[in-house]
Amino acid sequence: MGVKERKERDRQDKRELILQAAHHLFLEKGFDEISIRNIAEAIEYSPATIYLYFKDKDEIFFALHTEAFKIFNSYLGEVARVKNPFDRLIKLGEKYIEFTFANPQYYDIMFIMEAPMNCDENSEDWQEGAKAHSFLESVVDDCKQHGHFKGLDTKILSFTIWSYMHGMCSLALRNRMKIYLETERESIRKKSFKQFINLMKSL
Amino acid sequence: MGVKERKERDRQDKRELILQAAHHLFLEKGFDEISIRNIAEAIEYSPATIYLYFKDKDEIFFALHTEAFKIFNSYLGEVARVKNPFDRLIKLGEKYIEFTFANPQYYDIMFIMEAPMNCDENSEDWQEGAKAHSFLESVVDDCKQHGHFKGLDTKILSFTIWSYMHGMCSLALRNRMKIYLETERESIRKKSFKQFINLMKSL
DNA sequence: TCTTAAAATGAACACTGTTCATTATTTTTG
DNA sequence: CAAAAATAATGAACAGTGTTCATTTTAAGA
Repeated sequence: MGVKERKERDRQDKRELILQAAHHLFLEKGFDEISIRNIAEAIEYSPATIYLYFKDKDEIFFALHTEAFKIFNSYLGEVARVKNPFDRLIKLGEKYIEFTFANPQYYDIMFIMEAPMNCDENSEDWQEGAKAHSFLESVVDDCKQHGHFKGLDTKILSFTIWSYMHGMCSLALRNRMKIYLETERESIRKKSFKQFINLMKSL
Repeated sequence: MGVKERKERDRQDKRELILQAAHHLFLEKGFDEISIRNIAEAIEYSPATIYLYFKDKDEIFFALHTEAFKIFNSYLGEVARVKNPFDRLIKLGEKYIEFTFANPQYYDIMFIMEAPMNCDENSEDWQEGAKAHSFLESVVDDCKQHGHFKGLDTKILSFTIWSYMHGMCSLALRNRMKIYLETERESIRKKSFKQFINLMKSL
């Protein structure tokens, strides 16, 4: 009676196929090319078929969003190897920035877009996102254990740091640094980041 | 020969009419209701007519974006009245937050959406946005003159502050605080803000 | 082989932004 | 005032979008 199980496997495989097609389109041609019809064409199925495997487009975006987090987390491997906690925090920040500007599209689905968040939150695929976040908290906690951030709550400070990082990155990504001359934009970002690190160091 | 001038006035009036309709739809029904056809219907003109007054939809969004900044700037009046520079900075932050959560849609066009930024940057209507930003810089500068922020560059620190504020607000608006329990989300934000203020105070 | 259950689809619905040839209106000129 | 030129407005179309559903195709079990 392995039929039922095979069917379930086939179902998951097709889900994966759709997702891979979406991912490919996304990487090669960017966001606007991810339409249900485009995905359907890529896997040589009819558009309606997609709806047998995904509730709607947002659910596909949500799936892509967890893919993006996997890639993000792969950036963190290098960070984990840094021995000194505070240096590790700095490295984490640097890698965050590196990831952002190397994969602006991914950053978008992860932290800016509305679409993937319209999904049922019971979805267990929050794992990857949660992993990234708890990594930050653990680094901050390690810093505390090494005498930094006296009297500051780990959770709150982690959120504060994340907020700054996200703010800086998303303002740049979404072109809100137009108020500055084009030539100075990058330098402002970099100086601000250094300033923020020094600020953290003094705590 | 006042004909040419009247024509120009009529043109501006119609632009205004379109914008007002867009603004109304936006406020009453939200973002999704702003389609060219919806705007056209509201002012009882054909959709094609809109294109005689605006290059494309992004240009309408850009115009709405400056409207939003005007409202934002009206929030700053209260801030300017605070005598002590550092208290003024705090008030600015508080008003920023207040504005954000009272007008999430406006915040969106101002700082998150891509659409309005796809416009020719020669547009002189950057005024309102620039005003808000230079206000922040002036407050930071006043703080410096009162002994705060020793050795820190006004421009860079202003960007750092803005980054934090934007990060915190946009993570909340775009539902990225889902990793926290719903009951604690607001308190995390508030505590983080207080923490950030204390951080600034210690500089 | 026949029936039943599952999977895939074509066609449609109600939209979207945008363009352009055609029509209606207004202004200028003879 | 009437004809010509200039300006304004439009209907219709193009090429798309997400999504649904009755119908058909395919696969499984009796």
